Amino acid sequence: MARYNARESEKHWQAVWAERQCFVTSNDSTKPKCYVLEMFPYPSGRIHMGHVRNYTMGDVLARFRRAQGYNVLHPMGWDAFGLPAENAAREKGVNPREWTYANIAAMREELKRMGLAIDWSREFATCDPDYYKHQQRLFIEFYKAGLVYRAEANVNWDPVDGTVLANEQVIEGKGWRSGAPVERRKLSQWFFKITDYADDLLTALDRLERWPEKVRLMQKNWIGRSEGLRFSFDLSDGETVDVFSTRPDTLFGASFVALSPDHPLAERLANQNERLAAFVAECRRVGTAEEAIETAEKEGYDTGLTAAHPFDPHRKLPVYVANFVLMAYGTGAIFGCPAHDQRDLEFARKYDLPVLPVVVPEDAAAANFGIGREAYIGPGRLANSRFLDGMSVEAAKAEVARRLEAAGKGERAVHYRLRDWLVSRQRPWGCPIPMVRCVTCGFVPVRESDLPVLLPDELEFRGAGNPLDSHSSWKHVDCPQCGRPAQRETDTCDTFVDSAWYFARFCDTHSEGPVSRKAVEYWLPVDQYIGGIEHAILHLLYARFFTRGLHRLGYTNVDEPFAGLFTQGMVCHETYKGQDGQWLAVDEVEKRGGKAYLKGMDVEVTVGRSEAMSKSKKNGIAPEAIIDAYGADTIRWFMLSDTPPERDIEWSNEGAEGCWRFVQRIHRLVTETADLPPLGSRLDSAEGASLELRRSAHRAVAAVTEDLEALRFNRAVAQIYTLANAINVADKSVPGAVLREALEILVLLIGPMMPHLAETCWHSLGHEGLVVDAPWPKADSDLVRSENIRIAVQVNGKLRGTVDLPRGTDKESAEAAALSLDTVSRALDGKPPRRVIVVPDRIVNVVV
RNA sequence: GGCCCCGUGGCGGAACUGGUAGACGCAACGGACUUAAAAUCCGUAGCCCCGGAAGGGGCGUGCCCGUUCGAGUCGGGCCGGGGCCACCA
Repeated sequence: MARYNARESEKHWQAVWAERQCFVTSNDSTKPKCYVLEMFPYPSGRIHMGHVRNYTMGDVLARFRRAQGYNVLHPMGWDAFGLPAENAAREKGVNPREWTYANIAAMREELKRMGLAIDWSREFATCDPDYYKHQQRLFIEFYKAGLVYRAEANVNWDPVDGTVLANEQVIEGKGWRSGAPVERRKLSQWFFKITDYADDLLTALDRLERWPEKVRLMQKNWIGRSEGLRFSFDLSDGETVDVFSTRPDTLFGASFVALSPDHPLAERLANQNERLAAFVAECRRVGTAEEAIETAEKEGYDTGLTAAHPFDPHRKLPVYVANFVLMAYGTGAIFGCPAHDQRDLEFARKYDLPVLPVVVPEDAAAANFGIGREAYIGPGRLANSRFLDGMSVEAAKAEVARRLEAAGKGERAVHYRLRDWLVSRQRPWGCPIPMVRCVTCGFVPVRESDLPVLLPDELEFRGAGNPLDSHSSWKHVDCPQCGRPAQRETDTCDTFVDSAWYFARFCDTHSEGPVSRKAVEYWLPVDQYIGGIEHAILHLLYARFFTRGLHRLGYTNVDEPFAGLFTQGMVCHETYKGQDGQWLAVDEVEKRGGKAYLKGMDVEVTVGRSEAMSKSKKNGIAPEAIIDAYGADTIRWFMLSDTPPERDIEWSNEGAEGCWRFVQRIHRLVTETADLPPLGSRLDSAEGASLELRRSAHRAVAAVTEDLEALRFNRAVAQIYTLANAINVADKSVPGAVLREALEILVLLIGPMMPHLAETCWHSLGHEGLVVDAPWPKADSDLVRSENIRIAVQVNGKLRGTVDLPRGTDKESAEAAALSLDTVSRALDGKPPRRVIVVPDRIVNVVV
């Protein structure tokens, strides 16, 4: 019999599925719905192993749900705006649009070769005018609803990518794409008012039960809620300054007030004081880079002003401008209580300010409780604090708040770390922000009838700056309000805006409006979203915000876009470095006798640790090459095998070979089994080997179903191997009908994972229809539960043997059976058992 | 610095709410088939000790302690690895 020809088979079945439109999904169905979505790719031009893993998992789930009788939506699109297209344009002189669409065409073919059960009729790219015109409309609607505003702010400027970035896109002080240290610039930019939903985005996390705990925690920390008191100090110059504190209980321990260098008062003072101006400039220069923060010493500049203590106006606190106070958090000003805050302590030690403990641990006497190098932040009783003395921290917080509120000097407040989402990008390959700047009218939205604001066909990438800005005609338009000459906004949207609502567009890609209310009511939320953990905050937070915005505008009835989230691990491989310290590609290296050498040479190569496949480390394996060699089913099976899906997986050629052998083995098992009875033959009551085979098959159905429901693909794979091992074609005692049942179950179970092989085998078993149309098999519960159970017998907790007993054997009989074992009596050594623990159907433990 | 996660054979990993640790796969080894190789099939395999063998015994889930008839699983303390955030008042 011929070996399985994956290339031909896969091509054939892909054509059959396409021709019969198997995966085109209707929005009108009586079946229960299931929306399965994987994070859509950036069209770089090539799929990589990460895509293969991600899309395989989603595809298995989509096919599995489909077989279970769901109406499944499983679409695909392209996150197509972004800098790589601009870089290609600059380097190769191509048009970014043409480059992008060519990449999409190439990647679509590669994805199709994977045999994904995708409804390609819903495909779109975010750079399609038909998509971004809706986004422009949404931008204007968000603007009118008060969810978009323009403001001047200190923003993160990425000097390499030549654009500003949102807070979420600055990782360790560096731009998320370029890795360049970001600079601070004061610019006027567009913001989405995500902070409107700070509280809701936080509290709703608790209800996202099918999200990984880790992601919820990361979002929680990012939103960063803190409760405290905002109150004001009267200054010696007659002004006041607002501060925020989560520890108002420590107010009597205050020894200074500190302003952020960016605080308006600090800036005003700096205007009249050169040395202060120099200090402020120095603080800004050092910036927020990680190393800078770690090593930066607390520095301050004494403004000469003093602040009156709110409860003791005679007590005057010096007012500093300090480098460690952030304008972006709270009010940009603090009171310093060195005894109970480490930063304040360091600052106080440096400038020789008083350190007065006001919270004393329960077990220490107030008189001899001192502060050394460590601030005390634990619980205790208030001391040195007049009317607060003796109170707990919590009671003192409440009392301070009560008194300051009563005096009209302050109020309880909640602050968030989360900042509004800065979406302006000074880049040409993005969705144009549909606003016009008019000298008389200010910023005015583009009229709806003038949408979309299309990008110009040609863009000049010479020189610095945004080509949309330097374009000869593009930005010149008349003001939509007064008709006088005006200028377009030349900034485009952050590409994370594009991906913040694409899942809603998939529900109905022909909708006249941005999204169809009816379609999203049917499909949203996404039942299972799958993607990388790297979007734990960025994309997933933006999408949650955007969905709330859509809800406010009446487009949806849900707040949460993704009911279930799964974050898959990365695909890793060893790294190699040559003697010059440069990275070497995997195909430049060969292994001989446990060592790595340059291919065909005697030059040894350094083997580095296994890391996520990446271009820069050259440790990637091209999926194309693997599909060429073994076919899509093999690479899919590899991605599902062995490693739990949330963990990083190590690519290995041996593993891939093993998968390929299994593909062949299944094919042999099915096609080389002669004289099976016809379809639908009756199964007579089985016993012996054939009963065991029936049991194995039905147990596999039960186990694989359970594992796929829980996305435990690696366990499902192991169950399938176990079933394949149990099928012994040569055993003539097993009737053909039993063998047929086992083989059919095997084929149906591999269906979602190795769909092409399954179709070939299904056909070979005599079926006219397709596996994709066959219902998921049902396990016979009588066959899943066995009559006899092997029970462990222990003496003093140590295993001494096993007994096979009928299910449900009573304690007495189980005990008797256990005690009759030779190994048990030997272990007892003539001593009578003191106690016998019997857990029915589980274990017998004899205690002496 | 704060918060969180993870330590099981040579490797990836399995073990339901405490109940036979190592399923399944990879790699390895022995054998069969073959002129040979590939492919395939059968078999072995946590570690150590006793025995010619059949077999028997001990130790084992990072380390220590505890709870329990019984701990990979629960609690406490260490050690090691990883992640996220990071001067957040």
